[in-house]
Amino acid sequence: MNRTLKRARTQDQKFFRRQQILEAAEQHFDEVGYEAFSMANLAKLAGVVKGTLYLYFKTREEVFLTLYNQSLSRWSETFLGSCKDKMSDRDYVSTLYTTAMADAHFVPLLARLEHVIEHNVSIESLIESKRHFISRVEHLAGAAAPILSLTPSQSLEMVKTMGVLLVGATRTDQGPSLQGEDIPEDVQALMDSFSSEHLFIKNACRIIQGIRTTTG
Amino acid sequence: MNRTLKRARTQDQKFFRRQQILEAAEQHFDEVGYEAFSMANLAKLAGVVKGTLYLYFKTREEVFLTLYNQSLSRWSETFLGSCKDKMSDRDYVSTLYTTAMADAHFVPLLARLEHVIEHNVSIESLIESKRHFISRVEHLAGAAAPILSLTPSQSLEMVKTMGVLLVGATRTDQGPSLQGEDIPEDVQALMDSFSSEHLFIKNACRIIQGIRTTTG
DNA sequence: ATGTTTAAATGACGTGCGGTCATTTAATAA
DNA sequence: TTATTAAATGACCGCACGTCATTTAAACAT
Repeated sequence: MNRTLKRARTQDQKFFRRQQILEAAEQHFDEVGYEAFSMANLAKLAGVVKGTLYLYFKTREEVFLTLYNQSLSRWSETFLGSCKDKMSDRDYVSTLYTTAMADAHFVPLLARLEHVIEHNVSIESLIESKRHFISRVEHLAGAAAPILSLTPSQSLEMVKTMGVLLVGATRTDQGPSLQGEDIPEDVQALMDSFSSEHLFIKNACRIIQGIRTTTG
Repeated sequence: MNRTLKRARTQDQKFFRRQQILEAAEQHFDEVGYEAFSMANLAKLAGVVKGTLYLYFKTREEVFLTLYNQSLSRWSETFLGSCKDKMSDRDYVSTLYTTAMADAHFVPLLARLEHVIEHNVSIESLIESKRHFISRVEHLAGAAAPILSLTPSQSLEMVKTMGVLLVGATRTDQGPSLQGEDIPEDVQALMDSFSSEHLFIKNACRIIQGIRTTTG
């Protein structure tokens, strides 16, 4: 944190302070995850007092929504940077999965977006977030069409569907850790059979195949 | 609630009181949903005091886990009761979707199972719930195999995958209501394009097709 | 250089949550 | 009728999010 900045007066300074809070929020999220994330601890980490946070974010969930928007941008850039001109369906979805899982914030926030986050943000922020989402989806779809030999509308449907599948498939990864607990064989076998990677890649390929054989 | 029962001494009476609490919990959940569900209000509805709840459930999430287990049983019975001897893929997944959405508790609780609920229950309850889940999945898979002309292992994979897809596809339904808000056209169009019914049915069919053409 | 104005920052505070536990008391056993 | 048991109670704890009257740093006017 910048010690010399005691008070933000100009728009630039306010933007800087907001970024300072967001950086602390990322760190706090890394350290404790979604459930244990608290505004009091965020304030300490950011070097401000709790009330100050509410000058820059209306609610706790507006912080999360901002982190989500950032992580969506970050991941989509990383993903597109990892794509080749031509890829097999399998390579494409595998790259998508790997880059998504590599981002510490993207999937956990995406998974809670509609259930929790969107329920406590202003409509303005919600609309802004949806618009941002649209632009990323269109960007991803535009890039995917030539890679996978899909029509534009097929590609758009594909990208939307990948999001749905990603959330569903990564659910099991979000359960409690169970490290050191002794889990009965049958239960352990069940959980192993829900490997998110396998679930996602296999079904993503099936869906792309299905989309490709559709007049879209 | 039974006014004559002041104190539950026998196991039967304790079971009855537990049921009484669970019925109030269902009602409370119907009325306010997941986020606004509170133990204090549950106690009032159940006609007991808050501390009493914790004689029957270790945590708030153990109440939710129990409601989830109940809703899984209830839905799977309803669903199987709606199935015919032979069905097209489309009819099968459409029936699955309709019956799942008709249950007010099943999808909302399923969506929060790993993210929230499982993080604050005892391991015993967790294992019990997983075992219950296994038995329902196997039951559903056994019933589906002849209906859809799948091998047993194909059918098992199909049922597991339907759960994943159901959670992903119904995400959009869990967002804030936005009744009466004026949403810009582009954002409204985006949300309309994520119709959970369309998403689920279309992709479920694609996945079943994919599974069927796999040696499994 | 000094006084005035502005709004960023503060932190004590309100409300409500999940969860605990010493105490009360209804039902059973002696 | 009395002693025992444990179900039920409700006051209490710590902590969360979010508010707002007050303080004060910085820009502006004189």
